[in-house]
Amino acid sequence: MKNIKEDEKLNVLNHSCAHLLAHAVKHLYPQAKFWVGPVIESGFYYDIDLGDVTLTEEDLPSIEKEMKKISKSDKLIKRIELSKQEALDMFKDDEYKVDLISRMDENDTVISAYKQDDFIDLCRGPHMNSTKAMKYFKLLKVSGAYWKGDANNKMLQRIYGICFENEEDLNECLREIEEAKERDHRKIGKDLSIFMSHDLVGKGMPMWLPNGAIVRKQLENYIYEKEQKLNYLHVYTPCVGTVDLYKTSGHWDHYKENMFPSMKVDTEEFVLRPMNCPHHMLIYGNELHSYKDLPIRIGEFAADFRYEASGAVKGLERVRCMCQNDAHLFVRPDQIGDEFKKVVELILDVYKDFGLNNYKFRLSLRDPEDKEKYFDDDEMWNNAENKLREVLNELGVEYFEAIGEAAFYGPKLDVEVKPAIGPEVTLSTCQLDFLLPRRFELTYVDSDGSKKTPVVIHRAILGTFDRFTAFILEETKGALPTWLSPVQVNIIPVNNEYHLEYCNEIFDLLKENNVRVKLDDREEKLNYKMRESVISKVPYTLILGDKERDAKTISYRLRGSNETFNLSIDEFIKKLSDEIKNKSL
RNA sequence: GCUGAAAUAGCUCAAUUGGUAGAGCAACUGAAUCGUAAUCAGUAGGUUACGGGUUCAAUUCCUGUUUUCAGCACCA
Repeated sequence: MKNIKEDEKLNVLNHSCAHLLAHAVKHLYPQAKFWVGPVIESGFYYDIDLGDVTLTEEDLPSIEKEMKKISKSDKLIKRIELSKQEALDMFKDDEYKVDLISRMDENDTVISAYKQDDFIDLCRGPHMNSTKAMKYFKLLKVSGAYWKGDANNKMLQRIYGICFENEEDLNECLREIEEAKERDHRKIGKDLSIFMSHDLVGKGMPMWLPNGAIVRKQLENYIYEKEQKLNYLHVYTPCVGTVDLYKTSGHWDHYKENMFPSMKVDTEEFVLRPMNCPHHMLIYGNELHSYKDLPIRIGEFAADFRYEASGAVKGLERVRCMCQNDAHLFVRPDQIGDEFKKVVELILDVYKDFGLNNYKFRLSLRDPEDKEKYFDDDEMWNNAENKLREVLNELGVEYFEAIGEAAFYGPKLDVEVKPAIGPEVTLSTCQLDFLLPRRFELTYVDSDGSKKTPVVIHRAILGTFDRFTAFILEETKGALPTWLSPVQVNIIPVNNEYHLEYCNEIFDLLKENNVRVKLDDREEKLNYKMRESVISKVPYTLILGDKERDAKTISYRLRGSNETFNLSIDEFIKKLSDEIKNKSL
């Protein structure tokens, strides 16, 4: 989809269209007061206070109609420049405008407004010259939005729309919006039986169906192998901990509102864990460690529970029960750079395997002006932040710095991936933590015999298996690479009576070679089975009949293609095994 | 959590202003045995998300709950 914000001309057009929208709303709802109407990545919106009136989608056509009317009447759009006092006088009855104006600096800002016929609105501009310019637009949705983006404020009504220079572009955009729905992992997840939800289990608690379980297991195996090679030590720990555990870690004080309430059992009080760090801290503390033993890398595929806001829950992407690809790396301060580097290298390696290239590294650092907000150890912070930068530069990774976005306990690196649809999502994360090891009084014995506190690196490469699966389903439109596909090969006999025996032979052979294979031996027509095979996005569909049986070959059709290929059995098994082993995309 | 919208068969959707719920696909049974995206016929399938109310009568109107969807806010 076109990024309207980056296209100057479309930007002005869309912003003018936001004014046209406001103009029309003012005609239909004279009590309307307007906040702001900016251009966004795809289109524009306007935040409006309509008093007691609540708009629904059904009201949009009549607003569009009024917009078209104003557009056709060809009103000139004129810029008016005002002093701050003039502006305040002009908009004195509109508390939203007064709020905007009073926060402007009159010395270096010329306050401007734009007037089109009987409508005038405060605006920096620029604008089109006439309302006639906005001809190809569409109002998309209406929703609530907090004034100034603050949940403590009143909720205004926001109308979203989009405007183009010609009809083709508009239709193209509307088509893309429709297509995006087809790509939604919730739809794919249903169509391909990846996961389900049930009211009786609860909101944000998806259940992985057999097909989804295969995908997840493959992802687990994949990252487990990588981590084994990097000397990670995997553990299993319980999904609950006592309240005291989280009091020790500090989560009880700082993260409680994101946790499920506690439950009392006998004399103990438990909570479902929102993360695994405390458990892993205890595992580290179970033994005495020498400086020679570090880094120690403790990994776990661990179910965590977070009390996400009900409105935030979404498919597999945002859930209340998730499984993290989690690990905690216990390092000496002098090892921060090396270990961090290994994590970033692993991230790059994994992204390459999945063919991801549209992502951004975001380095969240401390705000040096606001040291109160952060764990107090200047030397540690400076050393760590410099090391992180050094590593990113050394690896030639593009990144941007987010000053003031660091956690209380240390700087962090997030990777934001731009999916095929929708806004950027955070997949991987890597966070330094100076605090947690101290709270758990973790130590190692240094070369001089003294006890030192290790630094902890929290990291998740695939993030959570839930979100990663959602992401990969949308990226591939459900056509997962062969190594991840729930069913890799579907065998269709041309005729059950004559070809089933040969089909079974091939089926057994593929099974022996660890291929996830299905044999469709139903009494149905070939066309019928082929259609289902295509819809279910199986990578390889084998068609076996007289020809193949007599020549001891197989014919296959590759997903997404109408062509049929013929290979000997051995050739096919080799090709398939290689593809799976190499995790080809 | 907030502002709205929605929930009908396993799935996708119908049901005129309130009058006892229909179709396609899937399932099941039977016939057809077929070379690359839907063979034909029949059968079965529903306390219309759940609870309360209005009414002679509620899928339809009101109300509470749950879940889903679109945004907003949130996102260690």
